[in-house]
Amino acid sequence: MLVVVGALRQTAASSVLGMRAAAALRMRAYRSFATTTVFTKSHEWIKVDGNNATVGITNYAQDQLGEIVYVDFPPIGTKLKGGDTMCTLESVKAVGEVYCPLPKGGEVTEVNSALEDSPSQVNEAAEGDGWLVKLNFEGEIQADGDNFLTAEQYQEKVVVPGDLRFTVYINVLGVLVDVTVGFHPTLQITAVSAMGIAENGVRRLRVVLSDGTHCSSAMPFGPLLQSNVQFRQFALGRCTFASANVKGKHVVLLKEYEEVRPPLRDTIGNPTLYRPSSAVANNANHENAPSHGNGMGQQNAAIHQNPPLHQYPTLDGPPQGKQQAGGYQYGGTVGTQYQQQQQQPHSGGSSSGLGSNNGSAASSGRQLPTYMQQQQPLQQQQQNQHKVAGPPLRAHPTNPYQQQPIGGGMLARQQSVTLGGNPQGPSAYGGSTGVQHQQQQQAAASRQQQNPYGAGAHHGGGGPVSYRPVANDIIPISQLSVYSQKWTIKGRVSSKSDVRTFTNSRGEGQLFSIEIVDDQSAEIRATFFNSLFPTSMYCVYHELYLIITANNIDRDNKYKYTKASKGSSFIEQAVTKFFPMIQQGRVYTFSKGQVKQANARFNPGATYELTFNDDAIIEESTDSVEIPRIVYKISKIATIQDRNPDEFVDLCGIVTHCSPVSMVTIRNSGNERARRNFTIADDSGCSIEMTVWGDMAQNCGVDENRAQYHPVVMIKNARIGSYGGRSLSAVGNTRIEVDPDDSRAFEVKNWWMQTGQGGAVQALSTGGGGGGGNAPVSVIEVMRMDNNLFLALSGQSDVPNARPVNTHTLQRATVSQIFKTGDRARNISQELGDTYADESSKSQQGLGIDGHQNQQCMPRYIINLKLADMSGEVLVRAFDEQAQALLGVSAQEMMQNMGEEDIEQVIIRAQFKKINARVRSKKEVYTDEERVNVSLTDFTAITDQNLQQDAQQMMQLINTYLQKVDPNGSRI
DNA sequence: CCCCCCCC
Repeated sequence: MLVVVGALRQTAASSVLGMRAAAALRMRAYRSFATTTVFTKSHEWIKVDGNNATVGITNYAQDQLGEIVYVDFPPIGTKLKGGDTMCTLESVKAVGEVYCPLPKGGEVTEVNSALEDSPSQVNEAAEGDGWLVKLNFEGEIQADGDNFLTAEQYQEKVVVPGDLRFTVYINVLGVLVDVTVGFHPTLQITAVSAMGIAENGVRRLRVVLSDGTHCSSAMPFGPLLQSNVQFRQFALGRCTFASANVKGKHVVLLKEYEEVRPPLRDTIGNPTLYRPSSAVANNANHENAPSHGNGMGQQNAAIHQNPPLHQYPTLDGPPQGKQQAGGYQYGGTVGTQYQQQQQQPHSGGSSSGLGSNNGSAASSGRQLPTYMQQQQPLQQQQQNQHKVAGPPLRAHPTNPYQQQPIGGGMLARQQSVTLGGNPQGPSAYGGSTGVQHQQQQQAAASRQQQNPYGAGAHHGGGGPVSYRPVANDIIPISQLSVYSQKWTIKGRVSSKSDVRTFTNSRGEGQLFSIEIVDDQSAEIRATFFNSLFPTSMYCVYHELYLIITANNIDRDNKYKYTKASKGSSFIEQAVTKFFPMIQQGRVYTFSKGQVKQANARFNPGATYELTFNDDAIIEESTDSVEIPRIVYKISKIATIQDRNPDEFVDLCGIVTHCSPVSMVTIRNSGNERARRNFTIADDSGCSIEMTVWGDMAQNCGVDENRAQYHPVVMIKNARIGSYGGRSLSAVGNTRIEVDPDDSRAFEVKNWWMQTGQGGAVQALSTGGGGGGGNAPVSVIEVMRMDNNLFLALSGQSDVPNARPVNTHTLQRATVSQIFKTGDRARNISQELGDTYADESSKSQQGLGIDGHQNQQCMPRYIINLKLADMSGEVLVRAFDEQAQALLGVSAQEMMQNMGEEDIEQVIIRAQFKKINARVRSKKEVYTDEERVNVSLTDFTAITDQNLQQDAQQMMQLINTYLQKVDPNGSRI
């Protein structure tokens, strides 16, 4: 082979497209070659002229390698043996070694030194001027259909369109088999499932194929989907495969199927599921030794380094000299071999039973062949299973069949495996067999209760893994790990996100996620995916169709198939299937999901998370189990200021303020989103802003009316943001319960009634960027001095794009004036929608690019007011939320329902209020002049009720001050 | 396989 195989892998789309071009080039190139040019399966071409050979790589190979940037040749005169490295090609993607394709080797007589200056010549003319090496050799080279192929053979047999260097994971031979080589095993269909009808009206199927040791599911496609093709369970058939790299996973496609034996009574052997996921992981690392003992048990043990191509089994049979006496041919002859085994005399019993020639039902009292009757303890059986899956060339100390190397075919290892559980129940086999079955089933009962296929499936890998049934054992969520092969959990869906659409390089998809909580209050997140338009797959199927119709290409059909594949069963449909069914708050059993390491960035605090495909089994559970509705890990609000942004937090607090829903235009997307802000305080004496978006803003149970009664909210999975110190926002998995029946809620409510209402709550959200959570407490004059300093220094900030803001807390300031129209500033102005950003303001007013007029605009306040304290006064701007809190009337109400006089009254009432105010000073440039604008971001009114607390707080501040200036002085 | 979570 030419290069590191793994490095040759490309995305399906790029290689397929590249191959089309390569095929076109190749067709041109072939005509220019004399008939003495031959090709190899490893993608070299050899132009033979007497005893001189010019060797290069094929267009296909250069396409796979990518742009070649460096070529390294051997010295002239180097004598190469067959398979020696002949030269090295370094591409932008991989370093590839070209091996000497002449089996008997040769001597380097010339190298293409022009490539040293322009290595990309290999890409441009791989089969011409991009030749690599000339060799002198002995003997004769001619196309033999095996080592050397004609151009046509090469094109047909090796460089099939759609050759993605894929690998079929039917582990017939204990190795990964490359389907670029002829590969037509006879396998048993152990299960067939119809998956409905695709968009194009063609049926969708999944079959499970077994070689007696391993099984794997495969998707029939193309002509096999026609309704006259039958896949009968337990039948044996000759199969050919294709495989596609779909979304990074290998999908085994069944290309051809010819039944060679009618259905048997049962699954032969006790096949274990061959997991593509682990195989892919290993396969991606081709050059490494196979990994053993990593906890995956048998499955990895069966994975081996891909041997070089010439070692691959082919249709022509196993490698010479490897076949066992009494063995069988590879492919097509399994039935015969099967009979041979049956006809062998067996000690201790007659030889008949399963899989007899006519496939008729076993009669009562019939005994199994000895090899199926071995009364091994379960553990021993499993040990044998492990040995079975060992490296193919390793001799088995006791079992002659184990000496069979890769040439061994189906059923080779029956002697070391036992018959799997019987779907019809033990009695179908009668007699002693039934006893054996019962024993097995009892032995396995604690691990698996109703699995009709695998007798010994168990969690944690190693033993036989059944491919269809669900494990009935329910394990705690806490026991799940990435090694869990087969599990069922039971839990309540404590939250369920909306469906979200995403786009990535592979196409567009949808997802939703849920949180599952079990009866031990353990939680895990699970995600479901739909893939909508996986463009790479689209192309793959297109090309695969070409393979199977290689002799009968019909452009229209080809095109149709390509289009139809969009709706085919290869596309994940877990969202479509499960989103409507799964309801928040209900209890389900979940199985056949994948456990993955949680991504700490997005799922902080979690160890694992789950992914469910559309073959997941999820059933609603109605038995009454005590499972909490939502598990809260409540943090006090005060602790949030020390937490990092993007983390999630659960909290329980009082809603102190709540804004109405407003529409916000999202700057990046241009989409409109509803938004609601409210402030939550708890008994840590702190408050924080919470933002809720979209539908949740309407439906979260918190609104401006209810907020007047200061409800308690328990919030799960609030996301911590850094706006204005610390803030919170609701995301997909955030849950909000209002006034829940929970002791923690009552505690917080108590605190609020006793002390919290008093107003001594410290806001973690300052509404400004620069001040953080601990804005200095100032009087107005000090703030003005500070702002002057700030004005002078802020321009020198080294931080790019730092927002020049400065926040202060003003104690006991008086609202001394609220400006009216005609005064020196704008009055209560109604603005349309969300008008903070100029761009969104325009679009809100119908000036956006889409030109459509917004139906509804939310009036918002922007008012100017003066704050005064004993040191001075300052002009402050208050935006909608604060303005409404100050005036007690919403802008909308004022605009729609109030006359001049009423408005006057509102203003009079608001004036001369005493407040503790948080203000944000912002540097702005106004007609070439820098100035500081101050806005009111939060305030607490000082009322008669909280005057006492206010006074105490003030005394504290004074004492703190006195302590500083005179540690031994007296206190108030 | 997502991982965006928005605004002042």
